[in-house]
Amino acid sequence: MCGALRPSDAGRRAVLMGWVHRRRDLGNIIFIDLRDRTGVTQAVFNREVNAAAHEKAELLRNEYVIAAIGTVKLRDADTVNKNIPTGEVELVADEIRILNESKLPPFLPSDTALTNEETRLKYRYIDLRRDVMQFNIEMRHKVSKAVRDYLSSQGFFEIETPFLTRSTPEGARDYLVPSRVQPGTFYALPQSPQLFKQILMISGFDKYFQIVRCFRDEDLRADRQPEFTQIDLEMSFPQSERVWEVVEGFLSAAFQAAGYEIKTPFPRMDYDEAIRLYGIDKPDLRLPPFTDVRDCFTPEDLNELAINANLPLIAIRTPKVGELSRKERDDIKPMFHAKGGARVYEDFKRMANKFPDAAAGIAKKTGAEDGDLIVLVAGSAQAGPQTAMPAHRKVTPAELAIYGSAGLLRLALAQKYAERHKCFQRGDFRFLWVTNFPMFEWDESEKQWMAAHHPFTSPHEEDMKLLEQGVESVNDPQSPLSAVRALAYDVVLNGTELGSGSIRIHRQDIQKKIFHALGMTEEEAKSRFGFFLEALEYGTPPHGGIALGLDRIVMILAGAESLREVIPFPKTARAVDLMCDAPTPVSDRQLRELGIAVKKAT
RNA sequence: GGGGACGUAGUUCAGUUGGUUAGAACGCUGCCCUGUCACGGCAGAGGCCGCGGGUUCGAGUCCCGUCGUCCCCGCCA
Repeated sequence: MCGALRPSDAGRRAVLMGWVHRRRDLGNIIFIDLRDRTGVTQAVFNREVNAAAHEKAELLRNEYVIAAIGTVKLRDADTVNKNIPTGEVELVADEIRILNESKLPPFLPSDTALTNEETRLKYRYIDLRRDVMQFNIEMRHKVSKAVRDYLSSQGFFEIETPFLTRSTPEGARDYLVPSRVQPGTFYALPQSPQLFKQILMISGFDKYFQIVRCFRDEDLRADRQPEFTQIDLEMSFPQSERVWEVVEGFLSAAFQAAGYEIKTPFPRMDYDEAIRLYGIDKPDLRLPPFTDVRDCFTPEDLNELAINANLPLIAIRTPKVGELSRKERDDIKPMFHAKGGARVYEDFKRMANKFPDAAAGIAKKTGAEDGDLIVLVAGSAQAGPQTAMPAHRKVTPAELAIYGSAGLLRLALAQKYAERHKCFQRGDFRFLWVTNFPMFEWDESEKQWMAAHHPFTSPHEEDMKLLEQGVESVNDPQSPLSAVRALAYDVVLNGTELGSGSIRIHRQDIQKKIFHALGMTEEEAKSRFGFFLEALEYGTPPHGGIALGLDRIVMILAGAESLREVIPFPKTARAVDLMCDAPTPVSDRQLRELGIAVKKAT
């Protein structure tokens, strides 16, 4: 292979096959850098040594595929290239075979400047030849293999579940596949193998995993693709802690495969605490948490600032940002997306001039040092009295709005000043379990409570009473449902949600109760999940599991900014595959067979 | 659905206040070159300035629309 030759190979005959990475034609001597996925080796064609081979080498162009046959030679000391692993040797070629020519590609794998992504995606096969992409895809392989090996060694079976399955419209939109055999009916591609893996538990395969493609027809983001790969697992008879242990185990193996040691067990944090300290359910622990600085101001100060004293007054500290210019300060405002009347105070200096005591208090309480940026987020007094909210919930909706706004701003600032605070160094992995999520979330547009994780998640044992009380009040924002906690957990890494799981409901009566609490009639539940409810009646073991995004794990390990860098053939923000130009219209004949008529756009 | 950024040679970019023939680097083609390794030198080819409309004596530049790519909000049980 092109990356394999070493000084110990000197004198041996060798055949190297690969792509012409670069050619340096000096006239009577031609150097070819020959590339395959293992690396690059220099082949030399000297007219004096072999005129025929040299003549043929003159025909070579970038990205031709060739076989070079010759003798491995130790390079002279003054011609060694220290920049590449094969730099101490070269192949003195006496024969060359052009296995295939190449048109002039739109860009070269050897280019130093990165071509725009549109062109890269259209010519993905060339883009994937670049060493960064080769590295990422190899990393992806290593990670999946490590996960497979680890889980297999722990007694897990890898079991496949169907891609053509049943639409259960709830949550994300389904990708639909029309049935030809039964016109007018549709399969759905799975958003996750959720119900199948639970049924595998009922079937007695007490440890299941699958590295599996999932599909969601929702809008894309840098970290969201319509088809993505999950490390999906489920086990029977576990406590949450047992699931966490397994996840920590395979993540350690995966990170080790990528060359990193990580520390287990991961720290754990309640959902409510995550919201209060970070304003988000996937905290990035690499930067300081919020500090509530309400008590640093006098009631008169707050009154003068028109700040609601009953809501959080959050100081966001971003370390080592340094003095900000007027313009930089002004740029903070547009980064702030106010929810629930939240307001931002980005000019801490002005605040300090006006309220020196408060400012000193804030500096002390946040532990701010010289050069740290302090931005305050507070609730507006004009927002009026707090909206009626369930008092038993630890974080009220009004508070959540403030925390949430501040949380997004904290991340935006962290991103913007990453080069200054230097907290985002590669190889710094801060894992976290976020636990005790609320079971239900209020959906303002539907005016009802929805399952926060999914409706198969087991409620907290201690909160069963609340569930009983709330079972008829799905449309009441005050419902006791709001306080029901779920046995759900997320694993978070550096502010990215890697995975989400829960202990499931294994009793049919409780499952029915949840559907009921979600406002589903018995008939509805039966028509959607009848097969599953029925399965629950035949000896279902307690079980639980989790699913982690493989793409996201690899993205972080590869230090990539986007999922597209670690997926061989990704889609654009409009869910288009630029290489094969999917999706496309289909022929009338295909449509007729499926009994589908397409409305022409007007 | 909403907000923002970008679109000039094959590629990465520059292009002043609206003003003559739209530039550079890399890549490409040809010639020269026996130790290069981002080889070097000389010469050359290469442009629907995304597309459509408008303003203007005159548009790469200003305005409107449209298409595409990216980022964010909504959305993602």
